[in-house]
Amino acid sequence: MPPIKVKSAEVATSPKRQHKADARVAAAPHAAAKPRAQTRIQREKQDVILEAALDVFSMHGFRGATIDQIAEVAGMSKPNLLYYFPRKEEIHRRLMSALLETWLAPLRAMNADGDPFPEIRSYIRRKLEMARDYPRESRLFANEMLQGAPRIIEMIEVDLKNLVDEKAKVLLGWMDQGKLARTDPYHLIFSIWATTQHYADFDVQVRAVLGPGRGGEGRFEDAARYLEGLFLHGLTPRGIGKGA
Amino acid sequence: MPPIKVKSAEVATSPKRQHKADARVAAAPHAAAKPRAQTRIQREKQDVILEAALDVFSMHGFRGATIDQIAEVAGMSKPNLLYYFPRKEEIHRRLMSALLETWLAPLRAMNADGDPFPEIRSYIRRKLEMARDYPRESRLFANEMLQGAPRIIEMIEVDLKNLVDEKAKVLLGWMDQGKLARTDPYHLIFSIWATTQHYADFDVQVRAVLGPGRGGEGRFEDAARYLEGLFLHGLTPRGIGKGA
DNA sequence: CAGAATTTTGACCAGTTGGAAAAATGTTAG
DNA sequence: CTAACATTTTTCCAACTGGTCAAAATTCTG
Repeated sequence: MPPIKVKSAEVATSPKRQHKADARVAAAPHAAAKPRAQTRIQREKQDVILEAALDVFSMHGFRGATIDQIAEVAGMSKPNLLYYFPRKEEIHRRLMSALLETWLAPLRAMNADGDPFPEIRSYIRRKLEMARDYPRESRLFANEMLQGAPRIIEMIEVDLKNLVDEKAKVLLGWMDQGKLARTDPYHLIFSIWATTQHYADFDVQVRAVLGPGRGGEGRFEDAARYLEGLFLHGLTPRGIGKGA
Repeated sequence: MPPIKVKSAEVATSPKRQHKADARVAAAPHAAAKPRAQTRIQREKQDVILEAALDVFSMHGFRGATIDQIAEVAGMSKPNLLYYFPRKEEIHRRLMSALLETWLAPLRAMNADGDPFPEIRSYIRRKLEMARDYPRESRLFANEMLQGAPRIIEMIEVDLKNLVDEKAKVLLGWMDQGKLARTDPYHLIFSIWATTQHYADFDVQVRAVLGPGRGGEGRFEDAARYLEGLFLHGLTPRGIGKGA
């Protein structure tokens, strides 16, 4: 844990009078002075900025994204943007921490008391919906991974790992009960992540390969149907008279 | 998993002569049709540069990568590098076109005259080996996809689409013969891409989640075993002890 | 409405970026 | 050996980068 940058608003008594807003904007653990609630404008502008930043970071990664570009998409000047988020890293950090919560929710929802197939099927559906409805978030995450996850490695190693360990046990439990094929629970989870996120991260490719005919909105329905069949029975043909 | 060994530098090596030096020669007064073959140094340095560029581009994407950084990794000065590749784009283009060839080879190798399961199984293995042995190439590709594939969209829409269309027909043929579960051949191919490339593109995550114990080299073996089971039978339990 | 606080702007800065030019240094064929 | 070519280094540049700052404009609040 290197003594990295200065955390915003960590010291109550700033020696120099900062006209920056970060002292009240950032979530301080226990600000000594008066935190002074956020104004309406602060909330709105921060949302606009984060929205724009999501666009840019998810396409170009952290280094490839520029503050100017984010500011332009957000419809404001660079110094104005920097008034709300004094550092580029800060914007990215906010996006990432918000993302991780949303991202893990579907796996968290997998219920040990349920039956494996409804649970897994529902998990796949949820992940697929997220790929459809939040493709930028998926790409933001993918971009971070491709770079070696420098800014979220800790959360991956702790929070994510713990969650997956827990759910792997659930899966193993189902396998012990003979309700689920005995296989590697970790790689099972990986395969669900991979197959669903693919439709967000490689969207261009999916569209291009499916062509104008089948590359429309229906592709997510098709994907859901296919994946259900794959995870349920694999590719082995089963008698005639297929069930609906 | 049988190891396949090819020097990674060779992946990006394709015969092309169009750089500054040659341009000068071609622009000379007596420029007939004498492109003047590449020298030993040219070949070597270009390989070194492409190798370094693969490192940098695959981590940071096109915009996030800098010529300075590539030059540093390649162990030469920036102007020296620019002597061999006069533009940043040129390096990237060379990497991408070389990559696409290698990338599609495994799918090309899927033989219509074979039986579906050995063919598919072998395709999965090959793709998994590529994820293991050429993770940077995989990430380079993923990075380009995340950005909307601006520099290779044509190749995707033409070459890749044609290849997939062709192989989709092969899969449909197998399904008609009852040798393969009737399902969507396009999404079938997507799922193989997704599950295998995941181990290169999300390597950090895979390692972190598996932990120090199972995150070692063995993870590719485990993945191969798991994926085989998944694509063959899905997750439905078979055999003894099926009681609920 | 006045005064205080907040928000926005424009000018600016030092470091980095992709790249050009040319001089200096190798290498090699005749 | 030497001229012709190939390679490398040095110097330079304009545009862009993340970020600062003070002043101006605007929005609260009593």
